Amino acid sequence: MRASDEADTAIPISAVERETGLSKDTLRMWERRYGFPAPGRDPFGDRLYPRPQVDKLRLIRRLMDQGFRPGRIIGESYQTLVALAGTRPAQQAPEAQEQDAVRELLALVKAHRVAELQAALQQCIQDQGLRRFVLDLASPLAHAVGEAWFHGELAVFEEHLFTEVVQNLLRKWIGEARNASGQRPPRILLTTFPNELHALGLLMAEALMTMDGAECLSFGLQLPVADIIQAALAHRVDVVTVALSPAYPRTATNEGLSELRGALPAAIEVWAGGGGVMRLKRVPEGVVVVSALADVSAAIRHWRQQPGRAGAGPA
Amino acid sequence: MRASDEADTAIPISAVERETGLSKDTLRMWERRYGFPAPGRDPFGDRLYPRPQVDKLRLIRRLMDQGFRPGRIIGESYQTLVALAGTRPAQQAPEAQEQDAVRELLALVKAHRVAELQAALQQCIQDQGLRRFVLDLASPLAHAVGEAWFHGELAVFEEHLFTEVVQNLLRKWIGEARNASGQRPPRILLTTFPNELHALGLLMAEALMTMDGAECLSFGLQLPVADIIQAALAHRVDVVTVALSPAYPRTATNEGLSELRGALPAAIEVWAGGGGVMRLKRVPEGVVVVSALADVSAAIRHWRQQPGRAGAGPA
DNA sequence: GTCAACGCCGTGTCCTGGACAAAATGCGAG
DNA sequence: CTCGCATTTTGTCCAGGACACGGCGTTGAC
Repeated sequence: MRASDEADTAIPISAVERETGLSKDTLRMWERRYGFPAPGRDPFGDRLYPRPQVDKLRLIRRLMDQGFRPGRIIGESYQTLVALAGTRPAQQAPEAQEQDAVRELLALVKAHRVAELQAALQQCIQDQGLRRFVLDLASPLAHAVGEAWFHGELAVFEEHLFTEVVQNLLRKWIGEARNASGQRPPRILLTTFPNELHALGLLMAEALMTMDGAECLSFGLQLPVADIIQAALAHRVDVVTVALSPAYPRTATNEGLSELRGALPAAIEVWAGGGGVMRLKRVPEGVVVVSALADVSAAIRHWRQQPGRAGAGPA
Repeated sequence: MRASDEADTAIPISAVERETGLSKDTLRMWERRYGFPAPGRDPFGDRLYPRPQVDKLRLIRRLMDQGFRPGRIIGESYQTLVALAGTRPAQQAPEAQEQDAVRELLALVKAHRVAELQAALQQCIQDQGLRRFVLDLASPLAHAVGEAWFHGELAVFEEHLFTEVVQNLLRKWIGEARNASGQRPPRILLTTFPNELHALGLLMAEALMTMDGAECLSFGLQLPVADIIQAALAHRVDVVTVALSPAYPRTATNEGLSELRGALPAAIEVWAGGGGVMRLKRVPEGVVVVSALADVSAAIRHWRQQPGRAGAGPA
């Protein structure tokens, strides 16, 4: 069964492209330049990648999202790379109290206790309200899940399921909050750029904005810049908010924000939030950075305090 | 401004790949073989596709989904192709009644009347119940929106907003239905393959399954095959359901389904649904095709009638 | 006459190897 | 220490060739 063993773990280039997110061109280029990956060949000369190489490729891909460059790390052993992934930025010292709750919930995610996870989160919302839930629990938990996934402690499917559960809760309670509170300006458009898939950040922002009485219009994920502009004009919004995850390429971020700012009338503000903006050295002129979810309220308050804007009445 | 006009409508090959779903290789091959598309070149020799050619490519892609072969239609004029696309398979003669409702709602989408659209849909769910809402209204409406977008009558952002509104409603009412009805087997895993983004189909299936008392575990979009397998085993599901949109590449569909079926134990059924499966001439052995949303109930009933399966008790 | 097997054609993906733009980095000057 | 410029790094694009795979029509056998 030796041969079948090899066949089982032999992966064609198209599948590797799907699994790693690295284009066929890039895979072939790395092979040419760095000598890795070094796939075998099937009888027709097509590349066949062994499973371990694909694993290493995936790891490299992850490290690149953290800022490493391929040429620097591609020669290192798998072990070294894993160790490299383990060194955390260690920028925040979270408070012990909430950290406990987060750890507990993270354990539920790992143990596949979906129903319990859902119930616990639901309970939290009812106890603390949507705002505190998002700020104190959902946001740190989402970070923790991301970290755990990155360190291989959490499978992809567990992260997907977590996202789905939180998404359901957030959408439900945003609906409630919208009905409960009187909507008033600003009217805010929310979305992300194409290829930007982090749904939770967007929903959490929407939740907080809705709690502050703003009128949110979420267009979901991946709205091309040209369409954001059309939508902002058609729906006469006051603010366009774009959520950016850390993994989103910096150049695309800057390009998109510049284009947005340039094409929209000055009366419409452009807000950028999420982990992706903190990495930027400079944001385009006239774009407001909302660096953390906790700053959303302040941003809205600030908008309302600008002269010529009725805080309560309709436009 | 002539030059800038050209620059505005000049589209690089990577963007065309994204917009049409045709791979770069295929685009270059068609150019070599059929003489179409015939893109211009930028100063560096890179292809620049004029907007009209991209529109025609998208149309061709769409016609291929209906069964046409590229070599046969690629030489026809844009007009001819539009006419060809206009002739619908005419397999269903929709009832005038519901067709009216759909048209009315479509008008709301086009007019940006979000609040009214939301209210109208909400009303429908409450009047007719979730099942009828999905089958009679949401599904045809989603198709109508897709059609309208395809024919350029609807902007991308309008489609996004529509998706978001329906998604909110469906998630909310799925939650209600889950709480209301006693959950019993089968336990069903739902997801889509990577790069498959049609969220509504998945949610509509989940809604119907939940209404039938099944226990749904949705993992959201884009779960890689390897992770689907892990998830199915970890959560001990009875059925794995994969939603496939018509735009999803055929080869990838077949590959993914085969891999799933092969890796999962025989006791776990694999169901494939959505517009993507109807285009397939043959599905891999052992995969159950649920060709339309209306067939979901029958599929579940059939599963429960198999010998050795307690319809009510826990496994 | 019916059905199966075979072979052709249309089609998409993969290959090699070369070129170059754009981003990231590092160096030096102010 | 900061800014600007040169250099390296990196990914995408190009051309043209090859070939596997699936559908369809034709042929041959029963």
